[in-house]
Amino acid sequence: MKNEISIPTLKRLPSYYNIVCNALGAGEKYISSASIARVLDVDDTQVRKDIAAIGYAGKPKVGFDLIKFKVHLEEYLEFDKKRKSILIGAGNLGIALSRYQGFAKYGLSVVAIFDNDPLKIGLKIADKEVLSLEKLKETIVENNIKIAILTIPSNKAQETTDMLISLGIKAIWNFSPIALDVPSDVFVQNQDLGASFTTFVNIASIKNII
Amino acid sequence: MKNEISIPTLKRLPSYYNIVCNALGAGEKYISSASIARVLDVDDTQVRKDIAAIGYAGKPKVGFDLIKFKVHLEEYLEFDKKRKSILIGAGNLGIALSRYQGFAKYGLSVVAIFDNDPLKIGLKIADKEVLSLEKLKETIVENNIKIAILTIPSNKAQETTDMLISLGIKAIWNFSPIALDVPSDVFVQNQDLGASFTTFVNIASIKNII
DNA sequence: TAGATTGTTAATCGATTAACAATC
DNA sequence: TAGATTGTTAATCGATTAACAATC
Repeated sequence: MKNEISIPTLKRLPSYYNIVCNALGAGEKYISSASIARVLDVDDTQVRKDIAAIGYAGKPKVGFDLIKFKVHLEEYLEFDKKRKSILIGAGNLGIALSRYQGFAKYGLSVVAIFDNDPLKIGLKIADKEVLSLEKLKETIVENNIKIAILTIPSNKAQETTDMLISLGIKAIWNFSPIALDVPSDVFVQNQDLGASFTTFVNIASIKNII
Repeated sequence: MKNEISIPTLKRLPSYYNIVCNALGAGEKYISSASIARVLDVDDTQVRKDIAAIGYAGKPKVGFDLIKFKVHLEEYLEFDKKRKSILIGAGNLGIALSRYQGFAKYGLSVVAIFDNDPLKIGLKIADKEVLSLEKLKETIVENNIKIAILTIPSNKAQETTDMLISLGIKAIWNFSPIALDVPSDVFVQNQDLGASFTTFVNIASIKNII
């Protein structure tokens, strides 16, 4: 069934999860689609459709049971499934992502950090040693890694990507501001923060806010 | 005219900009909508429509003049406009964002970093001293700041937001995984990286890739 | 029960894609 | 000129929203 969900719906699910966690933390038992919609500034019909799309049901007149809904979201999004990954590029952003504890609850587990700067190799970041790129192959193969997080400069991104793919990587979370050329059986999600900032200020500008 | 552009189009513009910069770096003079489309895996009609939407025109049979297109994008996206901002939360992510040089070309200028942890106050990050939140008011007022970057824990996010808004902040780039409650004349763009990771692995999973 | 809220079908809206004329 | 590529109208597609019946 999961392969029939729409991407826009999928992207809203983590927000629902955060709202559910907050409401539970505030001691509530049920939540209505209207109150979720109000927080996210979307239509309440859409909230109900999204929830229906992941196979969860509420109670007319009552709303959605927060505990059960939370568990359903965790199962649907597979938070309990360990997503072993490697991170390439021990720069400021790479270090920040490696250290961020908050990712663990979503299943993200960074098993190793790589860099080709001799000054960085050997450093300890979040209990993990920064490894030379020469260790890529054995790490990927031994741990059967399919996911890579790319936080390296643009000019190295494509060649590094080619290497990762040749070693079996199938999904790349790309923080470099460049479009990577990959075969159709590899998925890339771009996370260009400079682009996000540009969009941010321009939307604010369109709304005549800044 | 800018207020008539669609958000999906606006979000694609930074990608066009990156592609144009790369092509220029490779010594090319012109680029076709079809080649841009191929790189981004979108429809070439859409690329032409997007470019038309920002008021730029190509030459039939030739394509788009890279230098002129680059300048047009920079002007449209107002990269030359300094976007003075403050950053709240000198954690790993806040420090990484403060240090990242790449933002400058998009106009982002972090004029001050704030934290309420006495151990962090006084630290130097990217030539800027970490200030106590008590200095917020004078910094915002003196520099006429409208933009804030929020990299603090969720449990402090709403109260900090309320304070920022009371001091005149109008646009918030929110890295905390929480929906902020703000008045209608304030714009929030959420950048929850945990949510992004969840979406990333679930799309990869839908595509039967991992 | 009455009323509030869910669940779902139908209508709308807008983004994407197809078709093709315009043009250098 | 011929052909390639842009520019633009029309068609399609799918997401969002409206309306309302179902239900606890």
